[in-house]
Amino acid sequence: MPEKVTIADVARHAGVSRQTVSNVLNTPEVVREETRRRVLDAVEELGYRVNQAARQMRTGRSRLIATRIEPDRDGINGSVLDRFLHGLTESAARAGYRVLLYTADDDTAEIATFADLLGAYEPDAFVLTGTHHGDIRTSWLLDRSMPFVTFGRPWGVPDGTPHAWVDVDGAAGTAAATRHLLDAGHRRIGFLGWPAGSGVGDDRREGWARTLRAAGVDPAGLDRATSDGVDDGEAAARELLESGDPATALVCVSDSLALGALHTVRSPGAATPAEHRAGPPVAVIGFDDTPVAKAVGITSLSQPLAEAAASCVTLLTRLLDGDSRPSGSSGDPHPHVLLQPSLVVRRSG
Amino acid sequence: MPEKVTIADVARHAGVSRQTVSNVLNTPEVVREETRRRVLDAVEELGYRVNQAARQMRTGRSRLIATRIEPDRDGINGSVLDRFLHGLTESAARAGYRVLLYTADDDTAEIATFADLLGAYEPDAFVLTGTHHGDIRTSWLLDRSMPFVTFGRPWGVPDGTPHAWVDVDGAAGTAAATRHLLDAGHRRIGFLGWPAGSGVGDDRREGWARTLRAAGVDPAGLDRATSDGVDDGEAAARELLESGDPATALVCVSDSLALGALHTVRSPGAATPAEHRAGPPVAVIGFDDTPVAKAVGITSLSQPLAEAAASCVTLLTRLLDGDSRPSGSSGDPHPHVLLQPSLVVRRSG
DNA sequence: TACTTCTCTTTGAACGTTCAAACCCACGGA
DNA sequence: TCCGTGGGTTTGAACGTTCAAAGAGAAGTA
Repeated sequence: MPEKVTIADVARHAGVSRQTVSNVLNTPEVVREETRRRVLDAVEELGYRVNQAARQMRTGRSRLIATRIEPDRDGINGSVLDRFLHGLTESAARAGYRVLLYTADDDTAEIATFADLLGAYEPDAFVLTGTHHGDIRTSWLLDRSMPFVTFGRPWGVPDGTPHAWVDVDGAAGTAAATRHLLDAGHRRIGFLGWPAGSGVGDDRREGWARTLRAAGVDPAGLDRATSDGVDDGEAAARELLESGDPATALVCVSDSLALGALHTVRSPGAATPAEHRAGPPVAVIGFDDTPVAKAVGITSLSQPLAEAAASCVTLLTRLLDGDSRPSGSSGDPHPHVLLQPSLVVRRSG
Repeated sequence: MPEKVTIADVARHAGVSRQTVSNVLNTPEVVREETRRRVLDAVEELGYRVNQAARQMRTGRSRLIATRIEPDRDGINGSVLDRFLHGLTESAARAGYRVLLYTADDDTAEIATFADLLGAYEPDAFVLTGTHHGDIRTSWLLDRSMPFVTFGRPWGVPDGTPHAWVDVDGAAGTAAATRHLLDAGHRRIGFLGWPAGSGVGDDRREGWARTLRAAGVDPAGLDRATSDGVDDGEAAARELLESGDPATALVCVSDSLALGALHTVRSPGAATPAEHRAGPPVAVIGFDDTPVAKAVGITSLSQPLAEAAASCVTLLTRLLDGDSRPSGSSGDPHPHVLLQPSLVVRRSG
């Protein structure tokens, strides 16, 4: 049990009042140089640290940022959010905040957790991940004008910026991947994606389609939509590679699907018709640059996750420490950051 | 800004005093049935939630568990701690605790963070990961009799249980792997490990050596120690496979090394002398059952991470909610839990 | 001298909860 | 009738901090 040092101890030790100590720590400019030094020495000597709970009681600020930790579904894509979380913890610490974790199985459960946390721990802000069409979490928080930032843009909103967000430009990523394949001489470049309706998935598909069209290739018939499993990717890839006019390269919406595609490509079975197997191997590009992609040698798009996390914290501190005008005030759009992914080229493409 | 409901609001609404409301929530048995019901109705109706900061001020308990989130080094093994963290968050929530994150680059920095957190947020307990010989973090916490549990046993301590811990039996894991290979007819089973001195690494090596000896095979010369990189694993595996009397199977201390070993095994180059390449493929078994192992098809040892996390929380609540006798009291050893890993068999072995 | 201004510091109160002690009241026994 | 007992409830104080306002001096002005 560490001996508790309070602000009163420091005050007594430095021969000043409580409030002067508080001022030295919070608004040093109002304290005379010599007094300040004396107080700081006392702080140092006694090892004083401000008690958050007491401060929170008075100021209503907890210096806590709450965010969700997700169960890793297939274990491949989970690593993306974990890396983000690590960056978030580091950036938050630098800004004087700590990260509080919670779990929730779906949006409704997450909102219940919001209410729970707000009543009990009163986090200053939330960081949401995995935004999607008709996201009820953001509207709930907006209704209560709780500060928050999403990692993932608000999909399907006409305005575009109903709240602060940070995201990685998925379309630019798949566009870069497609361009890379075009440069390598490929023309029939397929796309393995998720079913339409997912903001992230549609965005990434669009980057591929746009780039193909710009190169004079009609993307029609060259894409397949499937759920995000390795086996699904394998099956969908087979379809594209066995069609009458088969694809010679595949851009995938995730590393899971890319891994599946690679199984199809590398399997010595009857996947690709004999007449095509003589040619160069089918190229495969994934998304997220997960450890699996690295291990297997899949070319993939790397998201700047540490940077994304840092941006989230920057936006948050601006929201929290900045002017406290009502966040719904018209005129200024909410700040947002769109980062660029980078292509990591490996054996697969 | 959610309207704040305080205990006084509930009291007024139910026509009782503050303290009675507090009693209903904390020690319901002292309140008359009818009063209790009335208060609970008021709580429900107003959506009251106890304010942690205020409670903490009075009781000194924050209901916060602090733990470290690590940067994923090579991205492969990182996933283990991430899965553990997820389980910890869930189990903690069930027990009424929240998880607070921090980062630290080394033990010294972590201790500094301990001091920081204890002064500011006053977490009720810490969960430490990655214990090792001469771990200064545990002694620091013990000196201050701060409650904590480690995931990883206290290595190199004569007593064995200077504090509560949870761990997975690595030696039993490698023993099972070795037995599995013996059953498959292998005799010359090599081990790819970390340099001696690492508790975890030595333990896992011991399980392999012990099992080989029990089967009448001398492990001498069959093991290699290297740092935990894929390339390191590849090189070390090559040594074992190119020796005069080459190994026909490899048990690896981690999936990173196993992946490296697999590269050597599968590479069609001059890795293995020609006379041996005709035989059955060299078997490889990893440790941790990471997503990479799954993706590549490496047989590996799976740690029950959710269970380990749950055990940590169980031990912690026992420490925190249980009797508060000085934890150093002699007589009763500290509680600990040793879980068994399970072998997940895949193509590689 | 007396009054104003300015800089720096101190004092009281409040945040929302729980502990410790006091209070109230019905009941049973002398 | 009076007192002790005990269940159920209330009251005052305290946790450690910061806000708002008041106070203490010194310096400047009339």
